[in-house]
Formats: sequence, structure tokens, C-alpha cells
Amino acid sequence: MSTTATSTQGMLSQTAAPAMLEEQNLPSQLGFYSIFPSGMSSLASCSSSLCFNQTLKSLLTLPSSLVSPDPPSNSHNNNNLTLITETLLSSAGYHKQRENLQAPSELLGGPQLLSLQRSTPNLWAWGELSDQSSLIMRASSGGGDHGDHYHDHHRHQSLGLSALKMKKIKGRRKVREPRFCFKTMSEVDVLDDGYKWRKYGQKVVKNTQHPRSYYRCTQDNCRVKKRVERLAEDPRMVITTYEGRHVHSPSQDVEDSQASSQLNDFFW
DNA sequence: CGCATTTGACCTGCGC
DNA sequence: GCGCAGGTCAAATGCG
Repeated sequence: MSTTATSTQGMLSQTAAPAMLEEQNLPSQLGFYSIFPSGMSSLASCSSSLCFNQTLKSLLTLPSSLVSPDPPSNSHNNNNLTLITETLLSSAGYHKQRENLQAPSELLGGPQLLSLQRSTPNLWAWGELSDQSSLIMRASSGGGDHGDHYHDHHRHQSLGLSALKMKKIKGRRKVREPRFCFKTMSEVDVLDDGYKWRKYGQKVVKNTQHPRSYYRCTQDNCRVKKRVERLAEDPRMVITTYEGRHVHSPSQDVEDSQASSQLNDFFW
């Protein structure tokens, strides 16, 4: 089902034209940011893939210190994405417009190219990994999800980790990598973001027509994952959720790597 | 033949 | 405690 988008290799330069950014209310109680490059207020005026690439690559090349405070000062108030968007947009010449919040129906029906979503409230706090067992977990999994935890469990058992210690690990709240979402209008599911991904699962989510696909970065030691699904209310919209930070620069064609090298000094 | 994808099974978390 | 749903694994399969 998934196909790779034709590669559009435009980088968003530091002098990019300003855009409008709107925060909108959704039924999910999550804040969505929609980015409209200047002069491109409708889908017809811009290739969605191009817009996606431009903005996403800029996001992916932000200094990690700006992307994710580690740990965040308030684990119950995840503002990582807000920080991402505001920092990125100001540095890239975008500006934000909070006025005229749109209703959900307008959001779904209106012209939009790409949006960012705040991470869900991160109840799996960052700041609580301070003891030895937690450090083991983090070092081995990179602070992974429950799947990594599951394998860490077996790994630790094989290494002879005491049952008491395992119980201590299991009793801890897990750590989640920083996450953010893009909502893109696109015919293809997997948009080119400069990184190479391997699909490791697909799941039909309840009450949705379209399956959710799970991808993992193919780079060794890079544990970044992404989920790709189509919006139930509007199958034209693709929701891409990134989790984690890349520990390498994007794998790209020669000409593209040259074009993007300026911003790839910082990667995650 | 090697690598990517598919897909059923399994595990964990969460709500009731 | 139980059942459900989401997320991941890994063997099977497909493809270049």
C-alpha cells in the first residue's frame, strides 16, 4: 500500500518567504499547527510533497537543544512541539498567527498543506530516570517504547539481572521519545523526508478505514520511528508521527545532500 | 540471493 | 482480573 513520494529536493532556506501559522482546535483536544507558505493558501498552488519536504527538513535539522529539552522542566506539560514550531518558524522567516481559530469542520474542509501537532500529554515522564536500573534501560533502549522494554526485559534476564531489579524497572514509568505529527494532504502515504525507513508493522486501528503503518529508521543505532496513517474524516490527509531523534544526517542523493548540507549541520 | 514488506501472533497498557 | 486496542516481532513471502 505504501509508496514513496517522488523526491522533491527543495530545502527551506533561512530567507524563506514568511508563512501563516494557525493553531486550531480539534476534537482530540490537541493543538494543530497548519503551515501555509506565503502565497500558497491552497493546495492547488503548491505541491504538497514539496511543502512537506521544505518544512519537515527544516524541522529535522533544528539543533537538538531546541527540539527537546532533556528532561523537560515540567513532565506533565509537554511543550516540546511548541518550542519546535516557534523556534523553527521564527528562524526560517515564518510567523505565527493565532487569531481566527478555526472550527474543526473548517479545519478539515479548508485548504491546508501541512500541519504540526503537539505531542499528546507525555505522562511517561523524562525526569524520573535517575537510578541505576533506569539508566540500564535507557542505555540499552535509548529510552524506548514498550516494545523495546519488552526486549530489554528478556535481554536483562539473559544477562542475569536480578528479579528485584527487573521488578524495579517494570515499576517505573516508561520514557517516551519526543514526538510530533505532521498532517499533510497527499496521495502517497510515505513522504520523502530525506531519511530511509523500513516498515516493521501495520495495524488496522479501530473505527478507521485505513491501516496505520509503522516505520523505523534503517540507520544503525538510530531508533527513530514514525507512524503513517490517513485521517479517518478525510482520507486525503496523511498523519505522520515521528518519535525520537535521528543520530545521523539524512541519507540523500548526492545533489540533494549538497543542497541540504547547510542546514544539516544540526540533525536529530 | 539479499533486502524489504506482509501479516498473524504476541505483549503491554489501560479502562471497566 | 479481564478484555480490548495499540504497538512490535519475526517468519513467510515478494521483488529486484
